[in-house]
Parts: sequence; C-alpha cells; structure tokens
Amino acid sequence: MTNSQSYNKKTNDYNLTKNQKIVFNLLQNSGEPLKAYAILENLKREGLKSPLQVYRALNKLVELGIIHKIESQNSFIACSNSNCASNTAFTICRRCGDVKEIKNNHLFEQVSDLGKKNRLKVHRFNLEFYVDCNGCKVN
Amino acid sequence: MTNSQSYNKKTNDYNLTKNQKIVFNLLQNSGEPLKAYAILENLKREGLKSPLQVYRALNKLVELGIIHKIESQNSFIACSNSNCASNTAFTICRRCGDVKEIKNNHLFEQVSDLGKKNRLKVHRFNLEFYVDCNGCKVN
DNA sequence: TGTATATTGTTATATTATTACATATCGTGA
DNA sequence: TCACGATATGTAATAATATAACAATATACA
Repeated sequence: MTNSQSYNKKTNDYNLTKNQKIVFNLLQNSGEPLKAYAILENLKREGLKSPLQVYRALNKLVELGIIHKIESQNSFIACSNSNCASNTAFTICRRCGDVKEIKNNHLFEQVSDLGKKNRLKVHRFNLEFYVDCNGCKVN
Repeated sequence: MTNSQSYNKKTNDYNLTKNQKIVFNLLQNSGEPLKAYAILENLKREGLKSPLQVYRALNKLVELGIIHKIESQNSFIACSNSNCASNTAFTICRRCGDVKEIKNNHLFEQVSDLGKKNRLKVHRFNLEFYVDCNGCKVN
C-alpha cells in the first residue's frame, strides 16, 4: 500500500467491543467528521441509547489513534493515515467547514522536527490549516 | 522590542468597547488560559451578568487576533506575539494542561511554508504540541 | 474457578455556547 | 445637526456538548 492510497483500519485489528465497533464503522463509512449526538441519532437503530455510550466509544477510539477529534468542531473523523502515531494534520475550510486529513508523511516529519528544534518533549501534535477549499460548497 | 520579550497589546490600539476591554484586560493580567464562565465569575464585580456578554467580547477579540482560543480546552488566552497574524502555535502539557504560546517567528514561517508546499490556500493555522512540560505541576 | 479489569446501561446533571428580541451607542454622510 | 446603518449591550430562555455516579455484565487470564 502506498501513501497516496487511503488506508482503512479494520475493527478486528483492535479487539474493539460492540459499541466501539459500531461507532468506528459509522465514522469510517461516513468519511467525514461527525458529532457525538449525530452519531447517537444514527446509531439508535443499532441499540445505542445514551450520549455516554457514544462518548465512551469515541474516547477509546481516540486513545487507540484510529479516530481523531476535530477540536474546533467538536467532531470526530476516522483516521486515514497508516502511520500518524496519533499526530494529526487537517485542512479545515473556513467557509464550509469541510475537513480533510493531510496524508503527506513528509509534513508529519517536518512538524516533528520543528518540535525537536524547539527542544520540546512532544508526545503528539495537532496541526490545523484553515483554508479556502477548492470548489467550496458555500462559495 | 525583540522576539524574546513578551509583547503586550494595548486596549487603546483597538478601540475596544467596555466589555471587550475588561475581558481583554483580565486575560492579559491572568497570562494563562481562562474559560468563558470563569471570566464571567471574575467579572461579575465589573458588572457582567450573562455568558453572552462574555462570549460576544471573546469572539470579537479572537477576530481581532489579540486573544486566541485553545480549542481543546475551551479556553482563551491573550496573544503574546507581536506578529502572529492570527496564526497560533502552543505547547499544551498533556498531564497538567499548562499552555504556553510559542513565540518562535521562524517556526511560524516554516509552518506557513509547509502549507504553501502542499498547495493550500491557508488563511491561518493552529499548531498544538502536546508535551510533557518541564516542572509539571502534576508530576 | 476466582478475581481484577474493562465495558455497558441508565439517570441525572454539569459545562459550554447560541437564539431571540428589545434597547442603546457610535460613526458618518446628507 | 440629525437620521440611519452598523455595532454593541442587556436579558431571558434554551440548545449543544460532555461528564458524574452507580449498578450490572462481560472478558482476560492466573
């Protein structure tokens, strides 16, 4: 698999539990960021009944690094990188809010290097580029 | 003024209104991130009565680029850079939550360059390094 | 099997942020 | 100066996001 292809993590690879699995599958199939309460609505037919069930699954998936939280949107998106090591880099359109994960591994290295050069003990980083996206829905 | 010194923006420079001014002053004097409802508590003696008064002031100050929002903490901090152009770079301790704004202008340029190299029309960026801080309060 | 750990279910509640609408203030051009 | 548009304020209500607390189950594995 090359870097330019999208990389789909399998639920089986992580011994996910029932709730974790259905939340993760929804995020992978959706491909775009979803909010916790939207996930809950979506998964009521799968038996989810309370926000906490969703938040618990989301927290675990974030911990595993297989989904990421877009903090400025309170939304969650499946990771599409093979080796992000929980580092995150996104473009976020400032007009339509469209989010894309950046897959350029070179960029990840360069940002890590910036941390090192600044003598930081970086556990992970999050980089958000607020952009005008091409073919913006809102244009 | 050199880069290594802290840079305090003056409220007069921005024609701030009454509420904007007291919120901004509190953030500057505090030096650390504060949450909206903490600001409200703090400024009740100055006459603030509702969350909306705080949020409106915060939104304006963010727009002006003289404070920044730490999205992952829902908190706000006075900008300590002379020329961040609304770009933000922080270290956030993953244990104690301590936040510091990075003042290395070279880093800002390099991150901007990364955006350019990736052919992005970057309006602004936000970079968060999750670190283990020195002398962590929680250690 | 026994036991520690993690997960689930459920209710209640805390925290963060916005809508809606009435009123007041400020800047600027006629 | 005044009128009118834009911006800011005050206030109440409510929406959206997230966690606490506690009981019950399931799972891993010594």
